[in-house]
Amino acid sequence: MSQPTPALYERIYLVVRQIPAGEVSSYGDVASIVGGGCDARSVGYALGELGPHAAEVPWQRVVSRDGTISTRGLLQGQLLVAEGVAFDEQGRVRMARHRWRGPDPAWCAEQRCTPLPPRDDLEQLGLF
DNA sequence: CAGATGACTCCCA
DNA sequence: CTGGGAGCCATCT
Repeated sequence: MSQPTPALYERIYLVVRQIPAGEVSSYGDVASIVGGGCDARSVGYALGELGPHAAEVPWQRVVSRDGTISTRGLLQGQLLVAEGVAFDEQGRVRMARHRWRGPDPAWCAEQRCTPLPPRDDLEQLGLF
């Protein structure tokens, strides 16, 4: 089954677009969902290539695995706060509370992507 | 094909 | 917390 792979980046944007407001995901998680040899770095690069498409893709909901924001402009944090995302004293997103669990299973089957790899360690952390 | 670049992640000191 | 290094991948010259 060879898929045309729409530049792959398009696929990344598609997944990011599924992240609901008030929740966040990490580059690695998005990469795993997209699959097809996608990597956490690729996701970051793809988002960097957004440019004019930034208005259609909630790129601000994608942060590093620790909940830290890599972008220089703190606009990302502002947008997340406006969506109701909570930050801790260190300016990191509370992943244990806002981490996106992945897209809908039906949507996933349609896009031929991975539901989401096993990663409950963050959920078990007593960050509450 | 090789080299350079880039919003990542993990490991060690 | 800070610093450095390695591994991974897509895209452009």
